[in-house]
Amino acid sequence: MRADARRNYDKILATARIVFTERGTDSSLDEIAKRAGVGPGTLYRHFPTREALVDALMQDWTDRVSADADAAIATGLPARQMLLGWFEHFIDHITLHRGAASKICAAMDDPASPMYRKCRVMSDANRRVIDHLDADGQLRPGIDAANVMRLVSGVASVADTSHTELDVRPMLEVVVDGIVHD
Amino acid sequence: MRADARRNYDKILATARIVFTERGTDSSLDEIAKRAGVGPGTLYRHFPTREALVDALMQDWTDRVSADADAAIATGLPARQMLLGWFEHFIDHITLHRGAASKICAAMDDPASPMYRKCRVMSDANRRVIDHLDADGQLRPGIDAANVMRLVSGVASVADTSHTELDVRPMLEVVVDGIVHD
DNA sequence: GCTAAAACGGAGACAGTCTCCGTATTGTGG
DNA sequence: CCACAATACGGAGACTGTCTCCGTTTTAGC
Repeated sequence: MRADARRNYDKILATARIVFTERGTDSSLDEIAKRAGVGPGTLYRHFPTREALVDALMQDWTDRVSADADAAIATGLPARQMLLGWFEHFIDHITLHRGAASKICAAMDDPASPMYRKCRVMSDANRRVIDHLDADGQLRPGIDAANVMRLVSGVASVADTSHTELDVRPMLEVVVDGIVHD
Repeated sequence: MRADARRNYDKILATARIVFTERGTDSSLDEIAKRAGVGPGTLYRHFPTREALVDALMQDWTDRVSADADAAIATGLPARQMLLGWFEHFIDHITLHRGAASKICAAMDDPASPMYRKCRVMSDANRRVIDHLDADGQLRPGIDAANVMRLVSGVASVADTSHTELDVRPMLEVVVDGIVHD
């Protein structure tokens, strides 16, 4: 990659991080280009779609989410607390930029999406937590990690979409009660 | 309301129902106007926002959803089956037009939305089911009907957003297990 | 029929997406 | 160190969708 290309790539990414945080992941891409001091053509060459841009920004998250999952397992807490903590961390991360949660929901089951691979990393992180507890006999029989991921992403999406500041805790408690063994 | 106004109003609504079913609730409004044989101005005079149009189409649903809730209660089935049946019916209705579910999620906690009143009707329907079972002692203590509604709408939204045909049943089972008494 | 009120519709302003291609920048072999 | 491919830039502009304004048409009551 040429030096100027790398420079612009980084500049666009840094600007996108700011704008997406300020105004959500549906902000105008041309405006991001303008604020980054590049032409729209340059932005679209580096990131052909909005999803590709969101995907590039997600890199940090997937690392942190993955680490969070392992940290949750390491606590050795009972299933209820472990899951609640893990889910809350997960939701905190994916709702960092408004609109991201629902994009992740959509990408999760769409291998054609540029974000699919990142979603898999997060799904795998979740699977580790679920498998760990399942092996321990702490979960109801027949719990499918993929469905748990979808459910929790759904909660994130609802919280993110809602115009009021919504507390996700009560919803997560229902989900957790539906997962853990009686 | 003048005769021509009524005529156009109905024509727009009928067309929107077709187009929203074919291509989802994010279809071009100008195209709906064109296919209805009216000018864009006419469409926007009757329905100032896309939400207002979706709202008008939802009228049927709210009635049916309300009836479904009462029908579910009337079955007298145990909580698990009653809730599963009710939730599935509810989701079937609100995912009739692609994109509607997430709009409903957003409107549910936004009194400023034109759809807010319709959402309330559906929330009330859900509350009847929940209250009925709760009075019967079949639910865990502290279950909040509003959160149940958000959770189930979230499941609907996930299913609707997903690019694959997603079976909502397993997710609903988790939710139901989280609601009903051990 | 006449008239005022109500409603129509489409031209066009505006905003966002995305592309094409002439111009500029880079780095490499001589 | 410089010439020249290869690579990347950027902005004009095509395109699509939203939404408004206002001259024209339709309606309903007298």
